[in-house]
Amino acid sequence: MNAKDDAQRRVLELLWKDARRPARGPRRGLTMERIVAAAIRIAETEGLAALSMRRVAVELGVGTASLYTYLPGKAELEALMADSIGADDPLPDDWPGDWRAKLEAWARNDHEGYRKHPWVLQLVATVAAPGPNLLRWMDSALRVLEGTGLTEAEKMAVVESVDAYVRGQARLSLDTRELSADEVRERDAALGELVDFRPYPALVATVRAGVSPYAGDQFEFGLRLLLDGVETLIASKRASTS
Amino acid sequence: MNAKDDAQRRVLELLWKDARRPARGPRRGLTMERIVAAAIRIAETEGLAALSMRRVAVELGVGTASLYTYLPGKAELEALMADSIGADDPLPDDWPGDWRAKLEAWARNDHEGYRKHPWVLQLVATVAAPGPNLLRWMDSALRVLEGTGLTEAEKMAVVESVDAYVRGQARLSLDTRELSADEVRERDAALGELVDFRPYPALVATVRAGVSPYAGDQFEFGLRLLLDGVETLIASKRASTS
DNA sequence: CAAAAACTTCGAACACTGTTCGTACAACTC
DNA sequence: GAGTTGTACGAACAGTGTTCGAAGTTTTTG
Repeated sequence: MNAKDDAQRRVLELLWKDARRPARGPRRGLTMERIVAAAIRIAETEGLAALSMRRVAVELGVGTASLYTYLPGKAELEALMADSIGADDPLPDDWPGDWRAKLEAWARNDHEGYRKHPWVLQLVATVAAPGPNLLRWMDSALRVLEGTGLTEAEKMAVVESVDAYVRGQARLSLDTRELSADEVRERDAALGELVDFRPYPALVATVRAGVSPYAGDQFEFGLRLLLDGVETLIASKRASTS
Repeated sequence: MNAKDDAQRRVLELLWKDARRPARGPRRGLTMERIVAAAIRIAETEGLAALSMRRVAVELGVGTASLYTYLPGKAELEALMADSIGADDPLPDDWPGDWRAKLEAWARNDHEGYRKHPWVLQLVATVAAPGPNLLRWMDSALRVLEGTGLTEAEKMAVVESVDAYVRGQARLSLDTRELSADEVRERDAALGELVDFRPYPALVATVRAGVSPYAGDQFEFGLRLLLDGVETLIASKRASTS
């Protein structure tokens, strides 16, 4: 599949090479940065569904077709958007404290980031074509675990597991968060009318105890569980080598 | 927002009420089940991007507009698709063994399910409007943790955390899994040409050790960490009450 | 038994989408 | 100044979800 290879390569070049101005031809009116910034602004304020090439062009005051002289297509724009978020956030290893404090801090920070910028979770691909920010982040995240006695493979596994957990929680709570409190009430009222709950006694017992499913307030709890697991692993490693 | 409330209600009615044939009018040529099955078949074989109302109509041999007499729109179709997957899978509490064996089994089963049916992860909403299958699943998952001494809130938190982790891992590995081995090689070759890796020493060290980032092979590792955390919690609960 | 009511079907159209093509224009090199 | 190379972008194409209205089908009513 040569076409796909080429597309792959083009994205990477866009992510890593900064465009040098060619010898001939008129001056370019736009920059990559401005295009990506405009696209993010739209996704942020109007949602990812409202992001279209035409809309971006309007935002920048240019014709739609002009964008295609900067970018091969919308997929590439999204790849650039994905890499550019979190560029201003502190890196994992820059947080204070020991490895656990750092892991906790960046997990919380990322989780908060995904809640504030939910469109990132809706992008189709976010790690397929790694950009500068992803590599910087990954490098820093691995450094957090230096000196813990974990092997390289274990470090990577820990980083990816926490990352997966953070994204997963953010994704789950996104569904519910898009509904207002009133809408949740309305939904539950409708459910009460439509559904016979007798087949779900365990669920009813939990809800009766005041717990609502997928409310998006379970992040800290699961994070502690996961980090407890990491701590156990590190402790056992230390015990066996000393 | 009355419109959104109405939409919400309509989805729930579609999920829970089975359509009764109205008094007058010609017999209906299709059923909800057939429509949803056709849509899933398309998503499965051609990907979610290929799923269009027109494509579904062709698959069923009807006119496109006819679908709208069964469904208000595509969003509702996707909600029905989301709820219908996993209908044939074993329920969490039906797996053999103790709570840990059961948690492990359904986590693995779901993870495998998401890898086989990646389109589920790309649907915009999957838990906002709960259908029969989601509630059955949730009820069974909560039952797994009965007799562990956990509070209702803790049970829900454990279930959601594991669910979040499973989905997060599946989502991360999806990006990489869409690339073939050749494409990954091609990508890494392109990266090697384009990127100066000196700013990322920790990452380089890990990759040199034979570990590749986001390869999608870290699921078991993180699951163990998470369940170790749950086990610690349950043990501490038991110790304090006895 | 015919007429009316209620419902289903679906071709055509509308407003959108991403993307391509061809033309008009601008800035540099020779 | 001529030629080359690249930019800008209006217009068009094929696709999308959805709506409308006319035509057809079944059941109930008068």
